[in-house]
Amino acid sequence: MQDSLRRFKADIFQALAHPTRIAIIELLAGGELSAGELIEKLGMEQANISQHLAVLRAKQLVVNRKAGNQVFYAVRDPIINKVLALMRRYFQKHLKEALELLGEMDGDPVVPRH
Amino acid sequence: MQDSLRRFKADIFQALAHPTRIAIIELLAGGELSAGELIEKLGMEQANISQHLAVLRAKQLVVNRKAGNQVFYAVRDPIINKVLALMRRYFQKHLKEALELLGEMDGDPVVPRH
DNA sequence: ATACTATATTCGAATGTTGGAATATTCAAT
DNA sequence: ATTGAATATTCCAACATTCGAATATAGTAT
Repeated sequence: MQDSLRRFKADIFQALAHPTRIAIIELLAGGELSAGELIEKLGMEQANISQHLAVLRAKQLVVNRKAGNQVFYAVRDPIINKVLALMRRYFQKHLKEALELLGEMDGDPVVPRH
Repeated sequence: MQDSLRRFKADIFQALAHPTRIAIIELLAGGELSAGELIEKLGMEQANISQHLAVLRAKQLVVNRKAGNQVFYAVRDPIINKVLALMRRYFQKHLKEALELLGEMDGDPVVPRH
């Protein structure tokens, strides 16, 4: 149980572990949006967004509602928004290190080393 | 900026997206532990834990302190513990669905479909 | 029935992650 | 200097994730 709880949490984090999916969740924090609206606001390929939505659906982070032609998505539980809000605080707190970290990840340091 | 913030968050979630790394963070919530103690408590391969610690270090989720022979690890910022605590609440709230979800992921549904 | 719009799925190549085995490093003790 | 204990790193095969391209499905309107 201890272990399957951890697998569960890991799966949720996995679902959140992509910038596009984070963007989707953050957009949905403002309320329900259709897939089309998400695609438009994100300015990315339709298929790509749809794939990311499928991941979020599979892990039940979002719920969806069909309305005629369209599918409206919403975050299933506001706890997830709280998690992202905490991450925002974390980021602000460690802004400097975070920037360096991002730079290094690109192999392109923000601040040259000594 | 908007986007690199999201990449940053995604990277943190990625670092958390493994049961073993979650277990490590949760063990460290009780305070500093040496790598050896972590290995013992987790009952896994030394190399494996060390690799997971390397991931957590790279994303700066943990800090480490050398003391002679040993290396002591600690969670860098309690915000991360709060994130995991929220996940615990989320899990409890959605326990039933979560179990089914875990089951399906194994290809082994908890409740057979009619 | 046909055509159109919105969304989802499948496929494949590129890329990333994982764990074990083997090896390397670092410090302490003799 | 050598040995031993604690930890880290490298290499590699298996597996998972990502994206775009193409295709499929579902609903609406004609």
